[in-house]
Amino acid sequence: MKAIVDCNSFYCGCERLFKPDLNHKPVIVLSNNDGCIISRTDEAKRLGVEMAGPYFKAKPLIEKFNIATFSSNYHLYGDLSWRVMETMRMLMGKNNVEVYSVDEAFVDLPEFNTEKINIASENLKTTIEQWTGIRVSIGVAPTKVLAKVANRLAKKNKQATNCIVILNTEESIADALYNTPIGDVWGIGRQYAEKLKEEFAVFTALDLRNKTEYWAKKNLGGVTGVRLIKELNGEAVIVMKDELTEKKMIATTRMFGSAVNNLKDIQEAIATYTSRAAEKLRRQNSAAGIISVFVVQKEKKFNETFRHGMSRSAYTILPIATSATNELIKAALPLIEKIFTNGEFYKKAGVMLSGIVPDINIQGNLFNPKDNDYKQLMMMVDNVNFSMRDDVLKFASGGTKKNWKMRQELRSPRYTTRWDEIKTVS
DNA sequence: TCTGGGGTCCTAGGACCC
DNA sequence: TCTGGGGTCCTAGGACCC
Repeated sequence: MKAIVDCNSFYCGCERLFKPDLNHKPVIVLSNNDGCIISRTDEAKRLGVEMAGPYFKAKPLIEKFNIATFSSNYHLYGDLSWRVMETMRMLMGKNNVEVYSVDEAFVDLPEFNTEKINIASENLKTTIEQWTGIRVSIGVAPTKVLAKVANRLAKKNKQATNCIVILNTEESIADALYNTPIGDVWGIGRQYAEKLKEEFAVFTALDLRNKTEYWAKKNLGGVTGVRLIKELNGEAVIVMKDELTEKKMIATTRMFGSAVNNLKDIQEAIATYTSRAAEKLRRQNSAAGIISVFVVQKEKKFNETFRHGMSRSAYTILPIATSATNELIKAALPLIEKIFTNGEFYKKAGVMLSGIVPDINIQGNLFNPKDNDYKQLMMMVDNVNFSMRDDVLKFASGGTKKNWKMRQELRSPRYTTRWDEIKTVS
């Protein structure tokens, strides 16, 4: 059996942890740059706050009902996420937990009987809540897709289910599928949902389950669709992934706080993003063979309508795959000059690393002391920055003024990762 | 007269996820 | 004034090979 453990309104839950007066009150968390709403509590949902809706549009509602609003605080969420995952690994065994996202993990459960599954799920839920203060919902079923279905129902009916739904009989599965609209199935996005309803009269997960694999191959994205049908029918084909699989692409991209029109600011931003991307690269002991950068122009008003900002990109194939921040920055900066146009305003930029290979020189190269030096330097930079949970050491090309930095006006303190922001009780 | 069959690798782009 | 960031997987089609 597979379980999916999902934190309830995770980012909001993290904020509430340090502001218990917000319990049972509506709370929302905004995306980077305070652009849109990426987490909301049930109370906020009931007031009509749209998920992923733009902040400025929801502002009247937020003010009217005095909804507590936070900019995202990834230091805090990252740390609490780690605690939740670590708790699961301790209880269920390291190799049975697959972290799927910052607030979700799949857990491989042995073939227990119903009673044992119940006990295990209960125990998992209460322990996570006791140890970390974060509330979770758990869905259990024979496959990942069905576990997702169960989890959705658990979250929808928190009171009745106590946030745990177990689907392990034919009837319970069929019933759950019948109560799941097609657009809420894991793997069915907006496009497919439309198509399924209009062309094939498929309205629920149950309707979809009754389709053939041949049909899915033709109409639902080929092998992806076939997998989905199998999973809905209880055949586990989406396997648990090894925790250690490396990323094949690493990106760091950001909107600017306000539009930027000078080359130097963009280069500073790109240098900073490159540092961040290089850290991610080193964390998985990889090196990148290709670096690409892109910029997006600010949209322009054009006869009363807004025209989408143009996007331009450029890439370089590096002579040798590397994970050294300085080498990557050196490759990235000229690319920006290539795509930058004087006089234009830009709202976003980013760096992408690909052609990712294992960094075979990770131990340092005995015969090339220069290479060794940089590795030790990078390791030191990473260690210092990680232990301080902040960029204490950085490259000068990243700049110090940061005219382009994103807006984060409502961020809470980094309670758990910074001594000077720790919560005080008086 | 008349132009196979099988394969690889790469890129762009679409669809999805949280 | 004003809509995030970071990924994954898959397919189609072109270039190229024997």
